[in-house]
Amino acid sequence: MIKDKLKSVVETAVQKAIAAGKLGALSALSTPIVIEKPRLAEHGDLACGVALKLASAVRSSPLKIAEAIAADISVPEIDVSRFEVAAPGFINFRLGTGWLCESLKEISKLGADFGRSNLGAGQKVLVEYVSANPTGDLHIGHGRGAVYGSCLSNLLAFTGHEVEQEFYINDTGEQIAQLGRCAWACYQRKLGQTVDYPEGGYPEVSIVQFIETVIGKQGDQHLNLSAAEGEQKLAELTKEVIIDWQRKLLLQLKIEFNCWYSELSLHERGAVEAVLEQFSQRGMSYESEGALWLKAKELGDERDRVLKKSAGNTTYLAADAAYHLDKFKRGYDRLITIWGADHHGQVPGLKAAVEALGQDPEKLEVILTQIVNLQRDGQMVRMSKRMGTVVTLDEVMEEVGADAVRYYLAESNPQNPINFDLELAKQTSRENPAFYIQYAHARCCAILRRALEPTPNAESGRAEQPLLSPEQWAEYLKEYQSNASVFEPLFDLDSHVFIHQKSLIMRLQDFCEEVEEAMLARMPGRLARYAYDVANDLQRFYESCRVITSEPDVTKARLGLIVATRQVLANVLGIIGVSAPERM
RNA sequence: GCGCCCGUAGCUCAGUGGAUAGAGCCCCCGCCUUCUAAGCGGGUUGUCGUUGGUUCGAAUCCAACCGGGCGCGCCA
Repeated sequence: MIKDKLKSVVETAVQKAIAAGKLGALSALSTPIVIEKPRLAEHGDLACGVALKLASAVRSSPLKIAEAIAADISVPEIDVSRFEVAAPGFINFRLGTGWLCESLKEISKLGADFGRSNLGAGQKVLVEYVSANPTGDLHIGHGRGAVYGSCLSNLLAFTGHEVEQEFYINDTGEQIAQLGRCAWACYQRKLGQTVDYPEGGYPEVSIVQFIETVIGKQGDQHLNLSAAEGEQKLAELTKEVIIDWQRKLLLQLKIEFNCWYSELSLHERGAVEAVLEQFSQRGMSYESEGALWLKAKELGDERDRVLKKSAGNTTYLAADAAYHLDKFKRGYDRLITIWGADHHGQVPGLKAAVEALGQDPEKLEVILTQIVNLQRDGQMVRMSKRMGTVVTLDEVMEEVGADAVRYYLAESNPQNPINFDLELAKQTSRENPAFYIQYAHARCCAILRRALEPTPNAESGRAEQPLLSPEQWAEYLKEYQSNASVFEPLFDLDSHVFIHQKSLIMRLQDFCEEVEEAMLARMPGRLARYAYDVANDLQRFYESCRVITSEPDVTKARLGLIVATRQVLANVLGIIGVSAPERM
């Protein structure tokens, strides 16, 4: 990559300058060399600010240092057409077309693997997310966690990690008992019985569709059960229906888990009791007021936490400790747990529990996602669970489509609350980035079709022969991958056109770096915005420059650029899980 | 009261210690004989919540304060 190359060029120059005693008392490079893209075009294509960072160590002005370094820089003209020192001490480089062509060749060669890295090679990561209770609908907040977790997983996989995705099902305990009471009542009512619906439970509107499914499958055969048996039976049946429904809904969002991990299974095989025993053996728990407590305060929590209540049942924390211990034992190098921000109070407790069990809490990364406000035309959509006016995730998907849901939920940073505008998400214009990016991909496809498929003549109406035969096209594709100079004719002498051509290619080349940065920052949303930038650069190129021209070499080179652009768009859309349509 | 997150253009938001803080929307002006105008170009818009500190350099790091959200249970 050109940045790496320039970095080592500058590094060599600095070493030379040091050896020649031009950098005062400095004996070794004290700061990493960073090559960055200047904001302003007049500052060149790439720049290095190392002289500014060295100023205090060298005890000289950044400008003089930059000049000393620049005097020792040597680069082939094919890489850099020129470079200069600018105040207050930057060294600015202008790229030659050779490197731009080299980038396009690289993209063509790597194809779907362009941008992939091995940063995470050998790292096994478990990403746990969604983990909604199987007691009703999913809402847009679950959707956010789901999309974020999925994008992050894709991104980790794309950067070489071995990724597994897991959904933790809270399929036991008080919320399931409550589901049982509501489901049993709803079941009886649907089958013509007059019974009261439990007060303060899950709203009937939110579970009735699942009860209908249960009745559809099993009819009224459970109607004669006692209340206790009925509640248990209906809890079991409804839970399964809901889990199945959640699975199908998430699948529509292109989210598929390697494992749906049952909390109940932890209890059934004694893992929760076992973990309590471990706390005790390690001297990390004690009894007080009839309950069993974790010494969480010793490990950074604000106070101790109850593991087992005086009533004899275990807390959520106890099961979570058992679950996370199981994760550690399964041998992952890193555990990522994604929770809604309303659970942030539990993070120190979980970390303490993990540490108390002798595991490294540093390996456990808890990422919190903030709330999603639903809007319509800029107006807040008011929701109340009690009033039954909650807009569910499936309703949003129904209205705006899975791609728009994914894009908007993927685009933001998880720690920021977001406004999701239903009307905006449906728009088919530039205002809607999801649409705009897909449109750019479709436009690339349209140009390629134009060159490769017969098109009807505007005047005669007869189909004209395509510009290129399949054989010629196959030959072109081979050349794109093997010969960088095939791209050289694409550039225009007119600097207004050239700027757009260069911007697009440099943007495509940026993908690798964007991927790595997004992964390290755990912000897949950056790639969504990057995709928008690619789309924008493509549009500008398209407006200023024709791809299919009367000159075969130029056409060949520009078709190569379109293929590369389409490829990068497809790769980035793949990570954020938005489809890349060929026509719109 | 304590803890976590947030505060950047009229609105929605980017901005990982570097050059003159950016994009979209909104508003105004241009542009369709030409590969998708579902578009493009140009113009206007700022006490980066406030005050201090660190630094050659701060929207970015530190401290205090102000404003908003969330959490502080033997609930899940």
